[in-house]
Amino acid sequence: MKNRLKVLRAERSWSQQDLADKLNVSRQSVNAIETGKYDPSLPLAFKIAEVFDMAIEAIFERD
Amino acid sequence: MKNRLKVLRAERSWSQQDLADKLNVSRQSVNAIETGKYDPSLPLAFKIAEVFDMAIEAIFERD
DNA sequence: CTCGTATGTAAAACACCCTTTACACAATGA
DNA sequence: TCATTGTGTAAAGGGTGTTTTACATACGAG
Repeated sequence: MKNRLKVLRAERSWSQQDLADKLNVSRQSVNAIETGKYDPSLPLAFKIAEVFDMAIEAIFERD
Repeated sequence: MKNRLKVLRAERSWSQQDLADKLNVSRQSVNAIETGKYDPSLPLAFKIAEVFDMAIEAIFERD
């Protein structure tokens, strides 16, 4: 899976910590997802979509 | 998370095994997801959405 | 130069996802 | 009756997701 997290976050001028706080996860989790270390769980993906006010499919993409 | 898997599958008259085959997972995984034992991973959620030709948000719902 | 902020990474620990194998039960049909 | 199919469940094991703590690097502000 690929994701546009880094770009979307930059567009909003949020730090990884800012986003982590909004998602209630650790900064390391945000970093790991952005750098492709692993994919978020489905509940976390939903929360990410909520925070960015976008559909999951608009943020994540199958590769 | 709640999901409409059982209903969607029934609408298509697929057995859990049929769906598992389409998803390339075990029948137990399908059963566990349907019975709410756990949520699928994000990649599997994408595949489920693909198999049913629906958006993830139309199948899964935050609770 | 120094301080604070942002980012990447690592290890250990724990919970969750998914597998295989296996058993149980209900319903259906030969 | 007997075999088959569909579903639910369980245990054990491997792999993944997330946490905490910690260290390193880069960069801009002062």
